[in-house]
Amino acid sequence: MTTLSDVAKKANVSKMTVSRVINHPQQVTPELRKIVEKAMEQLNYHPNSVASALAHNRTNVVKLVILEDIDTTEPYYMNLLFGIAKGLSKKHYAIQLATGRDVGGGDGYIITGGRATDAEWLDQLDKPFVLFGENRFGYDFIDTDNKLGEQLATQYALNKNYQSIIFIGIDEKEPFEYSREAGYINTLQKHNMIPKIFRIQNHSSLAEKLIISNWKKFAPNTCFICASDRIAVGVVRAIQRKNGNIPRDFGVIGFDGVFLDQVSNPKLTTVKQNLFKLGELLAAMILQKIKQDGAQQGEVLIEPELRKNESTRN
Amino acid sequence: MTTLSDVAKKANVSKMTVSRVINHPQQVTPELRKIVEKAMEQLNYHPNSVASALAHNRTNVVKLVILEDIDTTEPYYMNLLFGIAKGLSKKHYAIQLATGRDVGGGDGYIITGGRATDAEWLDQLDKPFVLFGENRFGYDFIDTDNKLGEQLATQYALNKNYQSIIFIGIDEKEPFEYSREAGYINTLQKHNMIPKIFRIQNHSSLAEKLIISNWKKFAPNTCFICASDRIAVGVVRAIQRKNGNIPRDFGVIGFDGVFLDQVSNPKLTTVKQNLFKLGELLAAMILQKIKQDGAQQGEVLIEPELRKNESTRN
DNA sequence: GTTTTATATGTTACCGGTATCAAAAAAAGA
DNA sequence: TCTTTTTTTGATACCGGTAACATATAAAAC
Repeated sequence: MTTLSDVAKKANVSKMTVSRVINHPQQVTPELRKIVEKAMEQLNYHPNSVASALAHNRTNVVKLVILEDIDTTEPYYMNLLFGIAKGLSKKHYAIQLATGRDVGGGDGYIITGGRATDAEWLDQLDKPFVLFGENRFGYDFIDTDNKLGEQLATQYALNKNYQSIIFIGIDEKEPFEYSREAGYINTLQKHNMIPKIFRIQNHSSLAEKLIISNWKKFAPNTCFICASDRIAVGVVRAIQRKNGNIPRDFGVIGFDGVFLDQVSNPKLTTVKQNLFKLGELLAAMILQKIKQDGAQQGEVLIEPELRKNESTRN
Repeated sequence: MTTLSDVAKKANVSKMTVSRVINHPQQVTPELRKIVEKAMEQLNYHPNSVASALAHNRTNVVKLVILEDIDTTEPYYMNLLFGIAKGLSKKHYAIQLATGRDVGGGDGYIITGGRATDAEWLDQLDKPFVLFGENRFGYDFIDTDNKLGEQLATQYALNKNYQSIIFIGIDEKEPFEYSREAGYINTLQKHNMIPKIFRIQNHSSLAEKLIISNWKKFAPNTCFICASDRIAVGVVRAIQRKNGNIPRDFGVIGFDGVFLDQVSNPKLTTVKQNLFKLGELLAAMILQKIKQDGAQQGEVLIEPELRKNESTRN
């Protein structure tokens, strides 16, 4: 491996000048810079990030802390993780995973699955962190625009002329759920329709049961806006068991667009979160925050995309 | 942060002695060792792995290289990844992900989704690597015991008195598939039954089509041994559409036991891979190989578990 | 009891960068 | 032209460990 010193020798300058060309180019005269850059090029120099990390008292590691139960959310995280990984490795950072609250090590944290009850734990963390997922405590976060997502879904159901539009939510008192419901409610009210919301835990079998046991309440020409693809899959199964026609008499729209929507039959119309991009942004945000010694980064909402498929008309 | 020097000072020894207590304890007399250990304890000393990495010309990073298309395998990897992450962080290693063949950086690679055609690429890698997944080229690997898995599945179907036992495989000429088929074939032949194998790409909708278009060939009292849960899900849907009774007249057994088996209805009987454990072992193996400067590590097969559920009798 | 050998600990230099300050060169002001 | 100020570059020490060699001490051999 070629080192700073090798480059310095080749360019007839000191190590510091080379280091400056890399990290503070404006502090070096253009002529010297050229020479040094050529030397780097010729020697195919790549900085040793470990040495740099040591000098900066860093680890070059970001911890991904997953607070919620992983079994219930598995496929969801892959794309997020890939995005994070990509974003981090651009800056020569690597990931460590933590599933519990026992963190330590690493230069900062990306935290997912945080609930309102985690606030006090978050407050006592001594490293910078950013959250994946809305929160109302002022912590920096990035999330899908949940409200917009369900607005798109609800509006689409209206456009497709479903008469009755029902929301099947996740039974959790968390911002993401409130936002999704708000998107649904707002859109209906804009059309002077009355919202109708059911809430269950996020399992397909519970959704299936719910729909079946309330089947008589659902006349044909109904569209179900579901707060997750899991729920949507359950709803689809229930409708099929009751011999309802999808998408003619019943529409189903999911939320997430991760894996399940494709495995389902009919394939789900769903609000697709761009989790890869979210991951990249999370990585960028935590790196920025580390560099800026913990400075506030704010909140970012990413537009989801309504992915039209076989579980709605047309 | 307390450093080696702090501990050394407190214990009235040199840095090297402290370093030895940590890395080569047998080179230090028990009395001194005690003193140093007490000092470390009192100062709550934790070695700085970055400094160590620099001294060893290491990065303390292992790359996870995923060669296959991630979209088709998503949920599958989460547990593997968690296992790997856990195994690595025990030794203060972190992960970087790579999805293509353009690797570089890191002390070694864990490679998944490798196919026979990747052999030449693997041969030109200049860092130690281990594979997740059987191969016949002599590369170190860890995998589920695929053959045993389908032996268990087939035997279970026999025990449940299904008369006809059919294998729906994945249409790939790869060792994992051959092993799964071998497990099925062996078990049937032991009972003087004739194997019957279909092969398709690993998609639920293709499985569904396959079963439906061959429906008349399948008399009641048939069990389908599927090479993946994806396929199993498609088979289940097909049977349901044909109004076949699961599990009374038709049994379905999947393979993987990751996520899909639980989301399905009925929940799938499946051969569950212990991917978390596989991941931990992969981590341990690559770390060992790095430490031993690339020495051969051999092959490891992990016993899967037949998870009995609603898609088979009883 | 002296020499040889083995064992235990310390000294030094180095891994590959970076911050800090000092020195030199260039630009500005008198 | 000679200071004074500003900009550019270099020398040094340090980040926190470790390997290799040197030295001191204890055990073994003669």
